[in-house]
Amino acid sequence: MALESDAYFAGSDHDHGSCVSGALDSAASVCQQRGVRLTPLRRRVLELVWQSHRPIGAYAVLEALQAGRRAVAADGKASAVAPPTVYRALEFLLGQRLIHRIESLNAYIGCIHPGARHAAQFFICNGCGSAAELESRALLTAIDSAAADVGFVIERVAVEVAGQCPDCLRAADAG
Amino acid sequence: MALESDAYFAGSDHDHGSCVSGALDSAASVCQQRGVRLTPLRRRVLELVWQSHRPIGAYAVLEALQAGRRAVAADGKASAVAPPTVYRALEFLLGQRLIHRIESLNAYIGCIHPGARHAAQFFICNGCGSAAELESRALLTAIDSAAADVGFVIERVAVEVAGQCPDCLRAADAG
DNA sequence: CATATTAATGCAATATTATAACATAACGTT
DNA sequence: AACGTTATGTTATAATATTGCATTAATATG
Repeated sequence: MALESDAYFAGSDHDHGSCVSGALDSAASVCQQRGVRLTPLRRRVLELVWQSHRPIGAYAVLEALQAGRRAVAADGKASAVAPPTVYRALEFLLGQRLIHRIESLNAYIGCIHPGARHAAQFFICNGCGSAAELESRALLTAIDSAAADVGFVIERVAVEVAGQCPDCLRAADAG
Repeated sequence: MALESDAYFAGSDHDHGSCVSGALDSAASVCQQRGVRLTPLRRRVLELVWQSHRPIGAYAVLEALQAGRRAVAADGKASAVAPPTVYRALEFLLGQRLIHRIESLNAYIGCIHPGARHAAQFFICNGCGSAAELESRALLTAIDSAAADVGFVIERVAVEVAGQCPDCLRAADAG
């Protein structure tokens, strides 16, 4: 039960800074244990995805990366970051299950169970663009049982439920 | 129970011609009842989507449309079909719930419950590219209940389960 | 029937998302 | 240092999707 109510939306109160740094710490330890490299670039991309705290597109990550480099270079001459750089980092993070891809938005979001193999389940708000990951056991069971019925072997699950989050509903009522 | 086992894959036996023409007939009657126009173009696009009988991309539909026109014109001078033509037809068909969009493939497939408001649930085979729509009541219930828990109002549901279909599993065993 | 109105399609340009192919640099081992 | 491996840089291009406006077709109205 508790798990089912864990989903929270971007509007909800929480300490965002510690939430991001916590995610980065988890990621570091997951990568260490697996013997894969969370390079500065990959770490930075993961940080950007988490900072957004709502699904962020690859090209938005790209812009943020470039902004960062310009700031460091300060002479406006820093070489531009190209799409493959971002896509490769995202691919790595997806592979290590540190982020999810929201297919219906072509966008990415931090995973709340870093490194764990689990079905991606999201509520996506059409009002404010936020997305909340949930983990409904009943949902998984239903999918597993349907798959067993037809003899289908599951490799990846994407559940994307679009609608209105509580905050946007309240706002609509008030307005 | 019966419903849960209804999913079938492209490899399965069925009368494809009548399956397509049945879909077109249903679509015509749905549109008639709603007072919307299933124009020749829209009908043709729906037909192409159904004929493929697996998820088909917008540009594949485009090519098929163009091939058809060239055949009719026979002089190779028929004006090319442009992307918006296809996207608009697909949008119409989606709006009338005559097709589904598979987000994880950027592709479209005929809907087995034409016109009905229902959650899209698919098994998608990574082996052969076929997709089977299912309708698990348990799955819907789980999603509804999770939404109720957090106060989320559902507008659209996409469940996309990727893996290996029974046919491809058998083939892999045999090989 | 004529014409006003709306809906659908044609068409050109362009935006957005993603990948391929090859070059260079960083890292880890011996 | 020399080597193999992994990661990143760089250029070009592929694949998917939309905007804006012109034209045509269907429907409605006097």
